Amino acid sequence: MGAKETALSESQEDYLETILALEKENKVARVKDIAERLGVLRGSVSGALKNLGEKGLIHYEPYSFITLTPTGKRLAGEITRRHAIIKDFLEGVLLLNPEKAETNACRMEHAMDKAVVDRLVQFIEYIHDCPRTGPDWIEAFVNYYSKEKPDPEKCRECMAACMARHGAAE
Amino acid sequence: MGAKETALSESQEDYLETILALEKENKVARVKDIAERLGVLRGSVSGALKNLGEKGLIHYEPYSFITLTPTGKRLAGEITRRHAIIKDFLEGVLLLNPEKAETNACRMEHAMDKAVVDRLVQFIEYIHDCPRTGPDWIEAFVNYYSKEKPDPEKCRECMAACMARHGAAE
DNA sequence: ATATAATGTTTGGTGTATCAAACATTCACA
DNA sequence: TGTGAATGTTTGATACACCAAACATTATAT
Repeated sequence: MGAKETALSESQEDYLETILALEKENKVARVKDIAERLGVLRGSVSGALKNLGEKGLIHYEPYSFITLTPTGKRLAGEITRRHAIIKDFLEGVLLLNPEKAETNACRMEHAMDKAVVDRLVQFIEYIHDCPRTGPDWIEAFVNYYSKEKPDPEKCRECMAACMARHGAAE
Repeated sequence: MGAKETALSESQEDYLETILALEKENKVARVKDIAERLGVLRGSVSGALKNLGEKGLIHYEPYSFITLTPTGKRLAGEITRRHAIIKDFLEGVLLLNPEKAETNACRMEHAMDKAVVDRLVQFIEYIHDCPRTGPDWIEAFVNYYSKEKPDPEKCRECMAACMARHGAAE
């Protein structure tokens, strides 16, 4: 029935992601809201929706509300997940400000495939779970990137604190 | 003179990057080689080159060799740097295989801005410089992502080894 | 020196994505 | 219930990026 696995364009991924978000907020997505979120005119949305409808990713009847098909919902969910993970990494590990993290995540989500995002998730978990790293190690990254060069004294203190925490019993 | 700072498309960035690589290898870039590297037909290259020429990024005269202008060279260098850094992170930190790292870096380089790439560089340096992490910590990530769940025994050993290395003198 | 191969360009067509603006439909309320 | 406002669609245009294939130029090899 619906067309098969033709890779989506970045634009199409953005539409799906936006429709999913609007569905969650308002049960249903409206052309006007999609247009506003994506910063395009309503006319541009109509064309895109017809396309997604033909691909079997949304239920699209002219002048009616828009909802995702199961396939569309699955794809939209994957994209949304990527976005969230990438933003989490940029903000929570690289310690970039939320705006920078958001705008870059918006673009990066189209460029990273599942294997990479999955590995990134594991990496973030590793940082948090490993006794050698953890939240305080991430916090100490601020000292590293904001100074000209590392402060050996601070490094000793940081190392000692870590050892104290994970010395004998855990 | 040359047109000003109109953001480049992904395609245009790919052309610049490829031209720079070919210049380094062969002194000069030829349409045929650009076409091969980018996987497009020669005809597509001609159009793109005319465009880059009008933007003042390459010296382009029909039927003659192609070289980057200073502006073009600067931009191409920035893109190439991004690519290398991202690939380094994917391969050297996330431990993805070189092919996966390469294909993803190719796409990600167009999506990440300078601030993010710069911070990523600092993060990679942080991992290598911080006594709590370093190469062995990266290697231990393999154990983490390839097992169902962390092995507390291994964690203790790993922590002890780290403490031993960075205990008193450094 | 010239035929032929290799390389580069142009032309016409496709598909995507957008805008502006005319047009159609639906909604809300008076 | 009918009318104006809000919303949605269509049309014609632009721009990008590509292909296929005709065409032009340059290089090479004898």
